[in-house]
Amino acid sequence: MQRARRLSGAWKGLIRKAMQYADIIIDISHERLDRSFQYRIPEELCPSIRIGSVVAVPFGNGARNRQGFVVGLSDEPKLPEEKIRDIVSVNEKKVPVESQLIELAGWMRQHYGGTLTQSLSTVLPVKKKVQRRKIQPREPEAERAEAEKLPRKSDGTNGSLASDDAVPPLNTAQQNAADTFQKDYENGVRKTYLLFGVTGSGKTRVYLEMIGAVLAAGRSVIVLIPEIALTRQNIERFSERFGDRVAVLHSRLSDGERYEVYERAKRGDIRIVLGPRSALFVPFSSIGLIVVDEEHETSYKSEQVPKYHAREVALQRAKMADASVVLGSATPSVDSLLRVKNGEYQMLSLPQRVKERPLPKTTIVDMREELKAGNRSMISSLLREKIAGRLERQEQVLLFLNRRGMAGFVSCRSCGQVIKCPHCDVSLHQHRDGILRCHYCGHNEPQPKTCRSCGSKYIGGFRAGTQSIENLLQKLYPKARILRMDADSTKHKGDHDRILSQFAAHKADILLGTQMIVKGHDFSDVTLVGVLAADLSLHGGDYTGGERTFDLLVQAGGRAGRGERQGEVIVQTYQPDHYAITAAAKADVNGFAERELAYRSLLRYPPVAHILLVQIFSGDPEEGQAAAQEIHAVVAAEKGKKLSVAKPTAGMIAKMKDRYRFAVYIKAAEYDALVGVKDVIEAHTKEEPFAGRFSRTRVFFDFDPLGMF
DNA sequence: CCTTAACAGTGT
DNA sequence: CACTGTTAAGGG
Repeated sequence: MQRARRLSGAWKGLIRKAMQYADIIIDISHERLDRSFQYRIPEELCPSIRIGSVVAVPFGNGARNRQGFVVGLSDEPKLPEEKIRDIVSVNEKKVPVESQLIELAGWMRQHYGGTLTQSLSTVLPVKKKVQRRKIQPREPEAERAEAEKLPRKSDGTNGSLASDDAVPPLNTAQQNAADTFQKDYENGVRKTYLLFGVTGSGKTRVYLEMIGAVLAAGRSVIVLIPEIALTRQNIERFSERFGDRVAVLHSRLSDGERYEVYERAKRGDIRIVLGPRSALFVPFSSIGLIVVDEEHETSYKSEQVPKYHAREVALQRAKMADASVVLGSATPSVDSLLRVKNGEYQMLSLPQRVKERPLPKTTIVDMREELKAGNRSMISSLLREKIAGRLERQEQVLLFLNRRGMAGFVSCRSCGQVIKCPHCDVSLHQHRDGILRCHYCGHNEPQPKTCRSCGSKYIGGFRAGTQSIENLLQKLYPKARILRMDADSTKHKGDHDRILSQFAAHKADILLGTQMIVKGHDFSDVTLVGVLAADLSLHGGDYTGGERTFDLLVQAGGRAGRGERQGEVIVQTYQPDHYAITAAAKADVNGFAERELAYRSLLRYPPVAHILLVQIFSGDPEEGQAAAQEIHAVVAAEKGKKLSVAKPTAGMIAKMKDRYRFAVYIKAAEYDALVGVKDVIEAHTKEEPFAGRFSRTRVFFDFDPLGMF
């Protein structure tokens, strides 16, 4: 295109003649508008219009022009000339997207459902406001939106947390991994590698070598990380090596900052982009490698439509760009392990910790025995003893409580009634200020003095969460300095970093927290890690409980003994024989994967088979139920295609934000069969009589869903 | 999403 | 018959 523009005379005329019309998707997210509309390209705009251009066009009877995306060009009018209107202008400031990204959006729309507009706005740099329906503006909604803006992290100084890996030469395993990649790459072989490296084995070091090779070949690199919070600690290693050719990209950048990065990436000033999910869509024209770090992390799955998995989309983008993919993890997903087994991925292993520190010793404590012995607290006698020992020796202790929510619900002691959100069918949570809040919609109300259903005044909260454990610890160890880190204590900007750096500076003896303290940080004085209730993640409500628990325990183990002294891990559980727990105690990834895959295979769960969750939301419970039944019938009629469909059920959360929720689960051996079913359902629900009969009902898709619906 | 035309109900 | 509110259809 760039070249074409420079051509003169005759050519210019030809091109102009060839491209008189543009197919445009209007930037309005609505099924009825999820198709292209043809517009005429005025002569003067011709040179700047190409696929991916962001344009302004008149639409419908509206007075103001609407934004649209050019998704195709043609020379034939598809309808009478007089009905075709002109493109008004091209927004040259908005980064025009390569056709490759449009194609990727098309792929995402096909694989994850939703509208093309939704996929386009995920892939394109244009930030789109998701406008709520114009029902009465509910106050909690606004409050929540504000709250979500707040945690714009300061990424404050945490130099003291920096890892102690210096810059030693590559060890043998690292060298082998890097060499294998490099040799393949230079021979034009593009594939997907699983870089399996135990915690502390120096995966990042290997990425750096691989990236160096790709840059040398003149191509660009995307590095995905699971969360924005981890950008700071990652970016340093990359900048150190590649200087200002590295940039970060994430959703909390301002429009201006993002635009800048996109422009520089297109010009080639930036060659490496690092960030979570959205970094995948940087408009590099020539990608050579996509790295997905901590590939097992569930945060790679988007919660919004299109509910894509960044690991899958990375593979697809790499395929379109003729690039390789490196997936890295200490606890690879069973999905990736299965693909290694099937020969789809090549495994590269880093079996040792860089400084050859031994892995920590893990002890499993059977909490049923504790109960028998009369200890009803959340801390076993062994753990109690071990903590005391560490305090004496002035070493540090990390304690995990892998649960969130649960704690703090309020119920009536006399009738047992739990106080629930009037909009969402979940229990309200008691906060410090005595206000009860809904986790999902932000609804809040003061705690009632008497039970609404029986009038009893014996009403109160259970606090089996981090706070009550903190109190218990304080009682057990009056002199200990305890830090607590959970959703509550990290609500304000900078809380996260402040707590971590305090602990890193050994200004506290015990750090008690939820999952969030497992990730990424090294504390050299920590010699004891306690997992208070390993079972909680085991029964998280979906089939990934075992995998989550295994990851969590192994990663937690990785936090112990990062310094000179040997680390120790105590795992408390009511199921000491569960394979996820016994395998984690030995950090036995292969053993775990074998058992887990057998289980998935038996019950036909991913990755062995695949699941499509059809989510049905309705303002009216009967209508929703009926719609769910009809969808079930439509799928059942497709039975020939090797799929199984379960009877419609109400969502685990039966009602949220005043919408009733229903689910239809469909399973199939082949992912593509599910994509086919999705198409059938989509077609059916968009057409009459369904659309008319169920006008208050909306249908969404979630492939291989995580968590509970 | 936004507008309009069609339609139904209400009021003079 | 004019006025107002609700709904369905269409947009290039």
